Amino acid sequence: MIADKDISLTFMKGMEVLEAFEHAAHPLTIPELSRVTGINRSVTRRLVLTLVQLGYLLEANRAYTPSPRVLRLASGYLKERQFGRTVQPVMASYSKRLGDAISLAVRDGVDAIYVAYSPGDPALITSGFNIGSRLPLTATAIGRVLLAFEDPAEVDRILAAPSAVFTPATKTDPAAILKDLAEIRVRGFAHVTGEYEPGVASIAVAVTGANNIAKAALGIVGPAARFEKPEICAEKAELLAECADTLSSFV
Amino acid sequence: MIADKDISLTFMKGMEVLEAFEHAAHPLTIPELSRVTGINRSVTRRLVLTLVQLGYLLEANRAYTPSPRVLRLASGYLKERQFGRTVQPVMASYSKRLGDAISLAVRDGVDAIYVAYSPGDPALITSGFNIGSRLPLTATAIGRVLLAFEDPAEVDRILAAPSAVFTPATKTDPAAILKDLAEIRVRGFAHVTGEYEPGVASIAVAVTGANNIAKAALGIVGPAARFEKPEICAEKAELLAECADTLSSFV
DNA sequence: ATAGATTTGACCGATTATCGAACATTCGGT
DNA sequence: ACCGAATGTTCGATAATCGGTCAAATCTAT
Repeated sequence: MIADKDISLTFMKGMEVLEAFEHAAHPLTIPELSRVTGINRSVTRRLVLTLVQLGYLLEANRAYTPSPRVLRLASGYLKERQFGRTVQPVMASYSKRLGDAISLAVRDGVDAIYVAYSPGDPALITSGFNIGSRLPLTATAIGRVLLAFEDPAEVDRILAAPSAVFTPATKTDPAAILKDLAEIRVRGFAHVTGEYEPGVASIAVAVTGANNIAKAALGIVGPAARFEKPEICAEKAELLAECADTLSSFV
Repeated sequence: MIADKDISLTFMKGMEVLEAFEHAAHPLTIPELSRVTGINRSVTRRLVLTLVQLGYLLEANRAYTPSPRVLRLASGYLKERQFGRTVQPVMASYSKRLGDAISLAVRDGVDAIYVAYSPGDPALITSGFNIGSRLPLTATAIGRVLLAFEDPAEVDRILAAPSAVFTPATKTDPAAILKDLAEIRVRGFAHVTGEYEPGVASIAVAVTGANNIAKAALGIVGPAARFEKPEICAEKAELLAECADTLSSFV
């Protein structure tokens, strides 16, 4: 446990300010940031100016936007795991064979977070997710797979929290989800239809490590019609599993 | 100008600690971080524990690694610019037509920083660069293009700093580089061979915005032999330029 | 296995950076 | 041009931070 004494409050607030840009669709002003974060206006200003000075934020007309420098912070994670050199090529090869765009995600608290993406056929519409984008663990195939191969106690804790509802099809009953997780473990892949976005289906498999715990999940997304036939799903899942197997030594 | 009074020193130090992981190839201990950043050990410990508490760092055996949560910080930038929805599909389509992996980079101080990547033929070796990776502006085609379409005063400032030497072919004389920049403006694309890595060549074009200033650069990289024939280069550059033109309305 | 040297972890009083209320300024509407 | 509201900036009190110091753990050589 980390004691209160060992936490730097100023730094924490600063990170809160930087995090506020995660969901911002437009440049934010200091008063806006102050309201969003709940931090005093003067303090917010101080922190924002610090971020500008460091080059993480750009000022335009009293509003602030993240600069490309924020990507540096991500590169430490991506580089250590050797994503560019090892993971991307493998994913590219399989996305070509599948004809679908493949996404790689890991668990970050109660969310799945995208860590790599390999586009498939350029003619197909892309999902619009970026590296760093977050998805709910409960309502997507990628998330379900991460849950299915997670420590059961941890799963219970996650499912205990009230889950969001995105579409009429969204499963919310913990018992129903647990049943699905058991099925996923048997079948080897998750197949979720329309629980996050109506008409959109996804298939995912786990990239497992030691103890059969999911280190990551590999998934494809598309219009529900594409993944209707069970034999198509099984076939795609098998290729995904092969890809996951190759990745398991890296991720 | 930002006054000293408006800078939060604690926050600045905290970011320095987080930045230290950018080039780390392995988990870092608190004393290591303290040495790298030059920040007092006790203070470093405080800041590291804060980052652990916030979920940005993971502890294993007294050493710390960035967690996937750091990607969240990047997603604000990527999402605002709509990379997932608009930029990736365009790049994917052109990388398929070119048969080369395309990279998109923007300027961040004296570096070019990768913001998007679209793999080409999976059989080809990939460069190993990630989103957030940095390259020197002076020794790569992508960097030269960014310089060629940058404010001249800014270019002078950048070239005034002593530039690093990477290979025997690396150009360091500002005059020689300025001459190349002028050529790039006339020709419309940059072609740099072996100045960053021996035997590796790159071609790049600018994604220009208002005032003919580069907003970004689009480039391909490969073994020098691949880009020897001028007509091949011109052909590839033309396709890249077409891609850049499509992107110019987004980026 | 032991002792010494070195590295790493933790504490706590002095100091100084931070906080936020109060004041100044700018903006927008009439 | 005036007024009210929203935003930007200042500055002294205060509480959080800093870093010297000591304790614990780890490593090295015999």
